[in-house]
Amino acid sequence: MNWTDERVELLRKLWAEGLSASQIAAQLGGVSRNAVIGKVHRLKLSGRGRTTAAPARQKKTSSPSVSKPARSASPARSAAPTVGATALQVQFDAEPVARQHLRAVENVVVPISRRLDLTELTERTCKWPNGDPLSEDFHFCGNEAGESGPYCAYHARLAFQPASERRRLR
DNA sequence: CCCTGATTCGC
DNA sequence: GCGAATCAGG
Repeated sequence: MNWTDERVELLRKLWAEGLSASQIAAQLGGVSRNAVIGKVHRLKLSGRGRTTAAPARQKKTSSPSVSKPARSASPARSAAPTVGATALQVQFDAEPVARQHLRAVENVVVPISRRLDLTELTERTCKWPNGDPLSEDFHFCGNEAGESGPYCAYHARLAFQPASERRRLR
């Protein structure tokens, strides 16, 4: 797969919306979550709302002689205390609570589905129903489903492991 | 064990 | 530039 303009744009959007790398990968289709993460880094938009910090990596040494981390002494942390005023301003507040009209019960986030009609589904398309079945808007997700199930990775998680998501989602 | 993102490095 | 392998954490 090639990172076209549209795909990059979609990546940025979904990432900004707080979707996880694997979820984004599932919607893009044809890429792994690592690919997404790697691309995110290259785009320099890694620091999002809340995730694991960046403790600095150091591994994968091809040289057979070098393999002694030895981080017992003081690493590189004796810098000036003038750091840290960056991550405080979060644009995190997209929860007006007022869910006014009928929002789908479990639609926390509706990924861009391909709006497939029932007749357009194949064995490899996600069969997650979207919208009101009685409405004309009803359609299926249609993203890459793979062999592990009838859904794409994203919907599979929603269906089978909702607790995992709620965990951090507070 | 499941997941998450972060980093490195060979390609 | 890309992404698999790996790491580190929840």
